[in-house]
Amino acid sequence: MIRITLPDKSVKEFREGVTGLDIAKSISEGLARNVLSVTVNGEVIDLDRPITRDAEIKLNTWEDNEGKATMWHSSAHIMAAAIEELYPGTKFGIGPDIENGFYYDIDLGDKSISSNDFDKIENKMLEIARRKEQFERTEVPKKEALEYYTKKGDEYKVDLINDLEDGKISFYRSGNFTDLCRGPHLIDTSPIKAVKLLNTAGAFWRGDESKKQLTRVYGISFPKQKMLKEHLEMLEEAKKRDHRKIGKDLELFAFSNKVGQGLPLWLPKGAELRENLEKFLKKVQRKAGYQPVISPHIGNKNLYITSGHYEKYGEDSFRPIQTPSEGEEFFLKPMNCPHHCEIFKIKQYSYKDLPVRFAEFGTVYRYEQSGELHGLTRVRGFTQDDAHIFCRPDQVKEEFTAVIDIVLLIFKALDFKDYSAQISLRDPDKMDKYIGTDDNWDKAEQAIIEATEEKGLTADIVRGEAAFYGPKLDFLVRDALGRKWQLGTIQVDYNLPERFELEYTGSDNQKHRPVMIHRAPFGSMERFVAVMIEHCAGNFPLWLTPDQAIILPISEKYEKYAKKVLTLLNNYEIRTLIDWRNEKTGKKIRDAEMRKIPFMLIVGEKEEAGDTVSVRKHGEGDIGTFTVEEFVKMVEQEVSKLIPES
RNA sequence: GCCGAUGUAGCUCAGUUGGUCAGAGCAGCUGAUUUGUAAUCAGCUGGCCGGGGGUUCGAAUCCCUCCAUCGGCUCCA
Repeated sequence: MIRITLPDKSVKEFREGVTGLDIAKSISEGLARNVLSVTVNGEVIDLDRPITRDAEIKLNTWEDNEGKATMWHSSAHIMAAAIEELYPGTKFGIGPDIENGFYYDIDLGDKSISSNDFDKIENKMLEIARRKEQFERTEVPKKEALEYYTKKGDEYKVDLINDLEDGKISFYRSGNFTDLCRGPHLIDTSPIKAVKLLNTAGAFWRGDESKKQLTRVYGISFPKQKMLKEHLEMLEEAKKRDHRKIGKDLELFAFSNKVGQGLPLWLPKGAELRENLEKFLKKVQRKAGYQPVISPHIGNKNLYITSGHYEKYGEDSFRPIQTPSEGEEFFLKPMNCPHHCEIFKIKQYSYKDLPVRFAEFGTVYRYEQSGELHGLTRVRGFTQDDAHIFCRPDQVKEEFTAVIDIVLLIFKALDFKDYSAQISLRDPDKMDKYIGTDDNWDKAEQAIIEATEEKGLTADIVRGEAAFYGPKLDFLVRDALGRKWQLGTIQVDYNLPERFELEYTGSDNQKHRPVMIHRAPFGSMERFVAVMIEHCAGNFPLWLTPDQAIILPISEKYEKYAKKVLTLLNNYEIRTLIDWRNEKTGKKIRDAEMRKIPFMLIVGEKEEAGDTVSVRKHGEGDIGTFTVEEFVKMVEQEVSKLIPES
């Protein structure tokens, strides 16, 4: 007998070789019907695989991520099976489950698949699901596995098997379809009741641009038809929050082909919003001891040769600008740091002067690949809320933690709760990618890890994601469609001070090298605003929103009074406008609601007589009549409540 | 950059297999109305159907090619 510990810590005894399904049956018929896979000592396995030792287990249903993953992984196999039936000769790459569904990378030879073919494939998949085909696991020696796929002519699978250790190669077969696969899978195909293919995309084999591009087909599946419907509705809802749509509706920003792709145009409302954010951060930074600096939009090529950016990105940048007579070359500024290094070099610093913190909303230009451009989140011209801290080595950790504080303050002020932090370190396998000495890298990586730990911040450590000149701590936030974007970033840099030969005089009267910290709490204004829009669906906090109030006169008779109210509110710096149109009040309210303006002030005969305004709050409705002074106080109170102490 | 899709008035979209197919709603303009908490009525102006080639008696519709957008891949100082 073996002892099985369930998640509630209860222990049951079973005969050796019991399966997950047996255990589920012993608990309840319902569970046995719904269970999809079983986690045994942390490893997810098939329900029909025997358990031979004492174990902690968890039975995974649709409610568990592991259960969903199992169903989606099996769905990927079914999709491959369907494609193999419909498009004989297709070669298969990899087909994993992902966060929301699954995909399979396939090579169709000279054929292609588009969304028009989805119906056909979906129907075939459902047909296979209904056949209730068993997933059968077999383990074979490496040699045999290689022979199978070599004979089949599937070079991708051969490639995969070559990287696997002998003795650990398993296959799964369902119906006529056999696939190299680690598993686990469903018992059979029948739990899959609804499938939907979502899109296709090109995907380079093994993520390598130099290798062949396969067709990736994305899909999702569910145990109930209703769930699919709900999922699709959810996707529709998410699309409504898309910053590109809201940005257009609310006239925040736009793009023009005549200006150029990836070059955002900030419209008056968007510029107001952005300026409010900038004002907020400037205030925070002033308190934190930052000094504003301003540098030009272009810089001499030599500047970037010194910084190392030229070597790394010179060929992938916008072409240099040349002076007409001398032919001297200038680049559009892709980074602010070299400029700030030169600012640091203007004067001599004592160890007592450090840290020195230079801040600039610096607009930079980078040639991003055309396929990468995306609304405001990925553009070719953007403004970083950049700053560089030059400090002594013994100040690094303290400065780093102070920056973390600023980032967290901003997230709090904007009610960003759902963010994650990531520490990016060198890739130990590609050390030649980086500039700078190993010793400096080690020190920098250590400083980041320690500062993060001391702030009690949980951060994933990812190797290989560091910038070429130093490691970093990034803050990531998801957009409406679940895509992750990097916002704030803090980077320790021992390299640029070397390259620019930055110095300060120590207490020993010797020259010492400062350490640089690059930091941008918003990251870029463009991306930050994009993510903000999606977070609040365009309903910005009162202190940020471009228009805080709109006056709606009942008719043209009250124009004079409306103007009087406007003047009063403007004096109190409440951003207010008037809807002058000759429309009915209902229409004006509807339009103001759709423009997401927080307060609508209705003025008519009653209000004029009593020097009041009738206040309607966006999304809530009529909240009563107030004197203008009372309204001002209410707004001021709400604004001060929303901006945290900095 | 690569794979696939899309591109019709300022916006959102109709336009059957190429033959009055250049349309609708909203917005805008003009007029009437003087309006009380999510759309007042009427009239009018908007488009070389993304650009350029081609096939055809005839192209928004078919083909080629650029450009842009969308979904991914790769990249992201």
